[in-house]
Amino acid sequence: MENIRVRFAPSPTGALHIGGVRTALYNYLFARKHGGTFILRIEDTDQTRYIKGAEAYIIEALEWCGFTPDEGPGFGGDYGPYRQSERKDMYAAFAQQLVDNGKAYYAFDTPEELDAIREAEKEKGNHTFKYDSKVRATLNNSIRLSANEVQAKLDAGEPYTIRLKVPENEEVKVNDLIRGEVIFQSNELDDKILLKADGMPTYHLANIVDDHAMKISHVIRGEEWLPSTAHHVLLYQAFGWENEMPKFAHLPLILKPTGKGKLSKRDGAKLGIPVFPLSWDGGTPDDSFVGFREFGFDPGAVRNFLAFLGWNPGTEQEIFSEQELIDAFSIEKIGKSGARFDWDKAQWFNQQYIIASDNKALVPVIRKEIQKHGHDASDDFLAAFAEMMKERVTFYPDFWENAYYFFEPVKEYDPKTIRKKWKPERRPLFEQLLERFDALEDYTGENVKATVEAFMADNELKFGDVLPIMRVGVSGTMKGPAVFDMMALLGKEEVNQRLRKAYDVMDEAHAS
RNA sequence: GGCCCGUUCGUCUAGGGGUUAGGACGCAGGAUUUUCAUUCCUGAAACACGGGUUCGAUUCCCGUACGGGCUGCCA
Repeated sequence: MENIRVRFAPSPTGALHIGGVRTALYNYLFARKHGGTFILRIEDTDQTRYIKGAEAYIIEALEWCGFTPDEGPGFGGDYGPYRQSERKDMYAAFAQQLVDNGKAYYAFDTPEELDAIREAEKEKGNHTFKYDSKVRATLNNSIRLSANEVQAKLDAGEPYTIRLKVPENEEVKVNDLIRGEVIFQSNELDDKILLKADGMPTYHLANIVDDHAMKISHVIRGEEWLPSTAHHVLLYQAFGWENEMPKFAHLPLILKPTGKGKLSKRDGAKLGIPVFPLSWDGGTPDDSFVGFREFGFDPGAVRNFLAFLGWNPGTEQEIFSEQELIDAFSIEKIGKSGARFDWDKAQWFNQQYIIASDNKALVPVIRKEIQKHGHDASDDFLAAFAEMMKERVTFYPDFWENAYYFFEPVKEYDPKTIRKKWKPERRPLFEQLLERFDALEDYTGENVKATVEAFMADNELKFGDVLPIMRVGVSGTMKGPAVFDMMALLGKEEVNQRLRKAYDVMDEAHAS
């Protein structure tokens, strides 16, 4: 294959949606797979929608996911600048070139005038007004106006846009790597604005100019762009670049978990699940969201989950490392239909990633979680803790939520267990057990177990009589790791102290 | 409304003219585990509908329905 150069080209208008992250992922995987270049280009041509901080968010999100651009703002590269606002001047020149060639024209219609026409058409019960070859000769533009009139307007500084003059009666063929050949009738296409009155290009112009200038080989983007790709093809032809036109691949959309339509930020809020990679604070409750990162996801799990939303390797393997994803990825395997965002599956992926994590790797993430609650512990303690708990959590915060008692006193004792398992008359026996523990020199899980077994044999008790007491006494709950391991990690002094207190609590519970 | 794209278990999907239509998540049951979780086993669960083409269509073609996208001086 030729030099593979792909770009991810988001608009800094807010938090990067998870669908955008998937688009970035596919671009990234494709580039890596073919030894190509992954480029980040910021499409900030709409100053009215520009949001400060959005670009930084996008970059942080990409890096968290592991998709560091090879070229882009702040990443270097020979085809910069990579922010469209910084490329403003070149777009006007290209638009002008099209006007000079007769491929585009000046249009002096104001937004208000156009709105009025749309409104009038609507009242007449007609379909939406389209600025196209059928009507352009009747509008306020250089098609209808004489050269002198146009020049006069230009000289007078009247604001204008430049529109693409879509040819009549042509078939425009788009070859899509995922959908095959898609044919549009040029008569159905409107004369898209290329250059806005403020001198900024629209997406359509900037996109083509930049993709060409940056030698983009493949455009991998969301399906919402498929209809306008016809215009883009026309633009490549108008510039005489048709032989250097990139190949297109339009990705299926990510749909809502339930109900109709594509996934939106509202879905996250409604269901209490993240739909953004990172948390975002837009200043208002309506524009603030939790991210996958803050929710406690492993970025590898997010990557893996996203990769499978619309793509499948064709094998039965589901868990893929980044390298495996790169090796297995191919555009041909991308599906055609929209994929529903599956929260259950996302959770499963995360759980699998945590289980497969190295205990040492988990130490810093667990430390972060318990520090949120004002605690800390040694690396060794945390590694042992990780080993016991990693099969019992779904998200990172669960390490605290499900096992806080490793770090602070038990808050609540499971009443059901107390009721069923605690026999006040056995209190002396259980006191005696504490003495046996005290006598233990090497307080390991095995030794604790042997001690308990001996205790049971001597007193004709069964596991079911003793272990629930130990478990609830130490952790307060009937859920958790193997008791003996837990006890060994906590240590003799701590355990005995906890048990003594628990005996009192349980006696009290029975008394009342 | 117009244009474009799509449609296999509830969900993500594999498959492809003749298959017991496969896997995963979730769900149900069971085994292991003193608990919980993990793990393992089993089960229920799908080719949208109607016409063609064909000896034979879930698979190819057309239509319908349904879903989705676009239809901005937004991207």
